[in-house]
Amino acid sequence: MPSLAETAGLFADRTRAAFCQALLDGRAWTAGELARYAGVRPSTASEHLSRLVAGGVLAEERQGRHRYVRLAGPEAAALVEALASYAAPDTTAPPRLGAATLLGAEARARTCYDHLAGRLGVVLADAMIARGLVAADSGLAVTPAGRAWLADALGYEQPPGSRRPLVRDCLDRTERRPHLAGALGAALCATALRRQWIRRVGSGRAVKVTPRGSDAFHDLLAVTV
Amino acid sequence: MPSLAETAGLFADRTRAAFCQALLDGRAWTAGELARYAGVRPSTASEHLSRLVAGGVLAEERQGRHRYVRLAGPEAAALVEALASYAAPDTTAPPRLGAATLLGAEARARTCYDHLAGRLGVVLADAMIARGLVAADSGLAVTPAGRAWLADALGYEQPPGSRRPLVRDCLDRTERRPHLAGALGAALCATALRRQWIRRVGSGRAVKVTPRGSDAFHDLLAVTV
DNA sequence: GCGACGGTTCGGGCGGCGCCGAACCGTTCC
DNA sequence: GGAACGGTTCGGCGCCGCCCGAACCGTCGC
Repeated sequence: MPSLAETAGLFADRTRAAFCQALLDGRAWTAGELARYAGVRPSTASEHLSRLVAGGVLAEERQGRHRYVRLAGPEAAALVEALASYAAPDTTAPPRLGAATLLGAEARARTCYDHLAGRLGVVLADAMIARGLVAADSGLAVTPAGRAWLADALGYEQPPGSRRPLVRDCLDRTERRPHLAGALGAALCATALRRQWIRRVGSGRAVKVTPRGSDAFHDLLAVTV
Repeated sequence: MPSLAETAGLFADRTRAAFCQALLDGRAWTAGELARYAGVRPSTASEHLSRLVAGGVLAEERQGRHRYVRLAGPEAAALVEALASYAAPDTTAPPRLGAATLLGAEARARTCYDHLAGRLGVVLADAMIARGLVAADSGLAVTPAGRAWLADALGYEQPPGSRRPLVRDCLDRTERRPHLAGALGAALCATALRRQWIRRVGSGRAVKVTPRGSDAFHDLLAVTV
């Protein structure tokens, strides 16, 4: 039973925090990728990763000479998001121009742990609220119509006894407005990838809406993306 | 704009974490009280407090020779709760017997930041869900009936444009089940104190239901406490 | 005024943590 | 087999953070 201080300590280091934020894209990274990303030596990264895994924040999977690592679960991702959004409340500063092109792609559509973010994520969230699938008057909640839509459009049913909230809001880094996380957000993202409504581009978390996806989003939610 | 690591660093120390958890009772403590509570010298406590205040986690109020300090707001309290509940997922271990009497009072009814917790908090949450004032099927949400109840029984109306969720679940430390936080929880607790449905006992966060409160909870929610 | 008290500031000691380079291990590829 | 590569382990180094005691300041009570 770790203490609050020990748990916070896991994130209280520049390098470990950078790892966790990189892993918010929901994918598994190798140790070397993370080391380069954070600008530290492989040996340093290795020790940090061991510590995060021991602390239960990350899960690892060894394949050959590679060590793949990802966030341990939605709870861990939610905690990282909570810390990040508390740390940077509403930085209205525009992103630096040097990374404009990559940021452009990520600003349009990307994954955020296991759900969709960027302009796409916010537009979909707005559409679901506007169509009465999600109620946003007090926190967020899935309406009966939304539950039917989930089953009908995505083939998703909430597992009985699930502790995970069906929907949760997650502050969008680029749009500065909430998009949809929780089981609904995860199901939507997973379905979109599986049915090729979206496709990953580049090696980052950016995604692109395919023509098929454009049709699907239009049919299901009456949005043009 | 602090980084995630800097923010986490505020909580990554035994003493500062103890301060924050003590302040979860929602009241203002003096620097000396916190120093004794955490078992450090006043000089040490003073520096920690300055750091937490500078980091925006705590708010301070100077009165004469006293420095009163409290959690800066519901967001800060929610972050502390998130870290604490992630750190101690579900310790089923029974509390140690030495502190049984105090724990007994606190287990029955206490405050948790700005809302009610303990057996009382959980019973009230269950009652509000059972009576359809709060829907618990996907996350938590206040129903239209609940909104009317809030206005009628507590005289509370949600301020327009409020960012704070009307209701939020908060894992109860002693009951290991959720009770109600958010604006609803805060309004209920504030009203209960104002109308003397409950009274603080001792110097901790324990509260006691008054006879008047017993009647009120029975009339409003049909619960006997 | 004077003493008691709460709180702050400053200097110093100490331990821990994060970083690296070097050596090493297992896998993969030629 | 040998070389390249990803990852780990181990010393060692330097810094930062936590803690204390001592001195000091402002407030409160007598």
